[in-house]
Amino acid sequence: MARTTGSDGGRTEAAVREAAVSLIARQGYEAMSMRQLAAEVGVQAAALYRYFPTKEELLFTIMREHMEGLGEAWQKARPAGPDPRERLSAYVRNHIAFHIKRRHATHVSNMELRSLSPDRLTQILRMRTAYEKELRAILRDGAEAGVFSIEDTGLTAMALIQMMTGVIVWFRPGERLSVAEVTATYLSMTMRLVGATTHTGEERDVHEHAQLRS
Amino acid sequence: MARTTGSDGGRTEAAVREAAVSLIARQGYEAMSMRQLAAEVGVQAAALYRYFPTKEELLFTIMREHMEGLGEAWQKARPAGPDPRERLSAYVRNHIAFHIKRRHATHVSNMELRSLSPDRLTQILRMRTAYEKELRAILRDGAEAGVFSIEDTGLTAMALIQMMTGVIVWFRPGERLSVAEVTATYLSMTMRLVGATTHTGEERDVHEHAQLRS
DNA sequence: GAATTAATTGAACGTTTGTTTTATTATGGC
DNA sequence: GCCATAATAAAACAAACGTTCAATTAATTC
Repeated sequence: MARTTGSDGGRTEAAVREAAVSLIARQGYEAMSMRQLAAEVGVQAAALYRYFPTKEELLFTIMREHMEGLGEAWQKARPAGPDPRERLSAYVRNHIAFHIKRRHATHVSNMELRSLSPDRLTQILRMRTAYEKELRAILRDGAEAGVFSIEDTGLTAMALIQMMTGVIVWFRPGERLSVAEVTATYLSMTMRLVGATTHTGEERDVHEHAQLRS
Repeated sequence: MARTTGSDGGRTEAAVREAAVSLIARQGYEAMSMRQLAAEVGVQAAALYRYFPTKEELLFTIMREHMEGLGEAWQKARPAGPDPRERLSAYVRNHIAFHIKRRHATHVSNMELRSLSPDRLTQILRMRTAYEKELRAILRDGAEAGVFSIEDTGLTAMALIQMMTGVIVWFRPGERLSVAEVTATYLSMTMRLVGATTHTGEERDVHEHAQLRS
């Protein structure tokens, strides 16, 4: 009927966040009811409104923090040097690692954009654009330096991001491939796709790799 | 209060289908109400149930016909010859053309799978798997023939499909690039990604293209 | 032109939705 | 041990949901 023994605002809010990410990722934002979310947390629906004023605000919070996390992860992973190949390599590694680790939140951030109000949508898209801009800059620098061979920077950036983010659709930890194997293969596919020169040689050629699997 | 002048079952059903594809693509299946759909068609909600017994059956019909259409389009576009490069090229061309032409239906088929009942989901996934299997076969044949250089066939197939299907996320007809330009660029990115040998030469090398845009 | 069938309306059904309000209890500081 | 406040329950709200039903009219058949 009222406050329960051992209740703690901080813990409850964290539990709500986690449960919401999982539920929205699996069923979709519209399909998840506040009562269902509350039940998952082990609380009454009304209690949720102590932490999030509306359902949409909850969705927005999840998305904003995911995008912020992605940006911060890249800031930490970004190499100091100017070599476009190293920078691209770091970008791919970071992107795949982050998206596999935060699979559910990524799903939410990519699939539920249409449930945001226009101004909140704009905020999230702005963050996404800033992140993608980093990749375009790397591709442009590499093309100008002659280490990449790229027809259209914007189009290549989109293709790479779709390809890398797509990992979360089929990748399941503990199945056929490890994160390291997937990352290695995606890295070599990326380097070929942008026509990267090898580090040592002078001629433009593809990265050659042993045929590991068929 | 009853049948309206000029009403025709065939026309109404088609109108419902089209309006549903557009509405679901823009707002999502759960967010679209039957009343809203009916209003878009210019009819009362009850009239919809003459053509589709439930909301989910409507969704399933849209998805099934989209997947059937994709399969049929590929059967028509598939080349007779055995050359893996030609077959891959045809696959890419067909995939991009079909997905750009049926952008909304593709969106629905990719995003609303979780709203299907388990057995309907299985049916759709079976169709999708069959279509993707064709790509894997091309890649495997190419790798065995030595015209492609591929680390992992399954992983490469998924990467390519994610990359190509991603076109519908950002492509808008009449903007910077034409369908032909986009297709050409994606074709060359694909050929590099699989390490395709050039048609004429003997050496393994990347397709070289003039730098059209930055 | 009567009989039949096809197409649709309008009203209603019971549920469920997001959210608000009010009351009640546990906790932490003094 | 009291007091303020943080955390929750329980009940209620109006609105919207998918769907059903009976009535009604247009088109078709003969």
